[in-house]
Amino acid sequence: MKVEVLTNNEKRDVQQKIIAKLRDLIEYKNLEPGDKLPSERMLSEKFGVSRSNIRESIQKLEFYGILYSKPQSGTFIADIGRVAMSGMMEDILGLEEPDFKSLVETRILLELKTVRLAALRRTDEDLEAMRSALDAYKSKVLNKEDAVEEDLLFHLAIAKASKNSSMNTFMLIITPEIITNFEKYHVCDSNQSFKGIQEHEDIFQAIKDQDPKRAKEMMKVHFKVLYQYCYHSDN
Amino acid sequence: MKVEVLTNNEKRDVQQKIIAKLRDLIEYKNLEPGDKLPSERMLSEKFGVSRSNIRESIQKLEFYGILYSKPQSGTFIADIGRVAMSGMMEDILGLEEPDFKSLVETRILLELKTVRLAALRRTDEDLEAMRSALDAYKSKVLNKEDAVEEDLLFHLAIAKASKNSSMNTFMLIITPEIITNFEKYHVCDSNQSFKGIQEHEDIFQAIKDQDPKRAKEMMKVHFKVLYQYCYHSDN
DNA sequence: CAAACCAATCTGGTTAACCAATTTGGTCAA
DNA sequence: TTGACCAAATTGGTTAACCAGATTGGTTTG
Repeated sequence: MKVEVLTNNEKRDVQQKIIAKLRDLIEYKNLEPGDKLPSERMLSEKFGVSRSNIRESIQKLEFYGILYSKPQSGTFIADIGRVAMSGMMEDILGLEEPDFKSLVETRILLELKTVRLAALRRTDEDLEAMRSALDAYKSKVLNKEDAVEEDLLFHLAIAKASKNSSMNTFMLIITPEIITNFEKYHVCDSNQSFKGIQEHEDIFQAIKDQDPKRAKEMMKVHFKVLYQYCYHSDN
Repeated sequence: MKVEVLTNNEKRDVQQKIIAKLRDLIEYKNLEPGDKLPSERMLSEKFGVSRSNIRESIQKLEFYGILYSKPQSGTFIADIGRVAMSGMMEDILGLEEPDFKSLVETRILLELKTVRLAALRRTDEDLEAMRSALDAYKSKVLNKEDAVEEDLLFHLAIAKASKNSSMNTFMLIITPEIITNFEKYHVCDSNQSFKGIQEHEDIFQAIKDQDPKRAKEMMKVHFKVLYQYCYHSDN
């Protein structure tokens, strides 16, 4: 068979088409939760694509909790009904890459919450981790070196201390893109970093004192420059 | 070579070990952003695992934005520094499956924001989509049928109208687990559903009127029963 | 007649072979 | 000396072959 090399975009297109076809198939065959999908081989033949493509698409839908695979058995519809599944697939197909504004908006939302939770739930170990991340950040800034990474690690330490696994994961997901865009748009200049030290210290102290209200307030101050990128009204 | 079939847990273990080894390798070789990783073949030999395992681990790290692959060229360290990368890998290794409380906490956080944004940014098309989702929900409830899916689709329509791709994606990610747990713990009983109709109508009306404050307030009312699962103080 | 058993078949997962684009090191001409 | 050029080796991506566990339908046995 002819082997083709696809660009990332073409690959995404193929996957979207397969997902759409799977949705149509499920609709057409009236497959319900627990029902078995046709085998990967059969699907690859039916859709005229390679089995790898089918497998990747199935894995994506597994990630979103719509399907699940049992080894040596088959791939099944998850325990959500047909209506929800069809709607979710539609949404997944309509998803687009997040723009910078979305990222910042989401980051602010997440961090104003994680910092409160961290103040409520932090252990002594969490405190130590934050302290050392903060110290690393300080020494970099005082040496006038770039400290974007250390900045970020401090914020991730807070997310970890929030004891909320979902938010922690989501923070990890958006973080690299935030960094990339920060560097691209030069969001952080050096005198900003000096101010950042005191702001970080304030946040740390509030978490240490287990004062969620102040922790959130300090985080808000820290994010003030970001608000210009994302007009944001207080809740 | 001997072929082994692994359980999902064992598979996750293998991946974690590979990621840990990759972190050690990057540390040891002092690889910096833009540097090339050894080839997949070499890594698979070095770590004593199959190339597929290596590929999956690399793809996971690509998902988190730590690595990127160029076809016919190699896999490279992304444009985040060594410190950040090492810290992020540590966090990824430490991630655990989110519990129900985390999910609910995150859902409430996300939805109180998406509903505000939807009120500010919704188009007429968004409004139509929400309307039809809401009607589907109503007719199910009035027929005394289970309407968890339709409920959910209404909320996803709101997320879509928020025009924030990140939050939309995150809502999609947590939704199936929320459903599963709802059904497991019987969070929604039937008389709850009747009350839900009016609450949904209120939310819809507020979004239609482009009144973000009321939209958020109505959503809060809607989530009142959820608060018992997740002691949640107002911000 | 029902339950236990068994072998053929089907399945997702795994490994190996293959492909074409990209690098790369060296060669040759200007 | 330098720049263009080319062929061989390397690479991630793709396809095909293979594996062992699960399913299934028929057969046998109590």
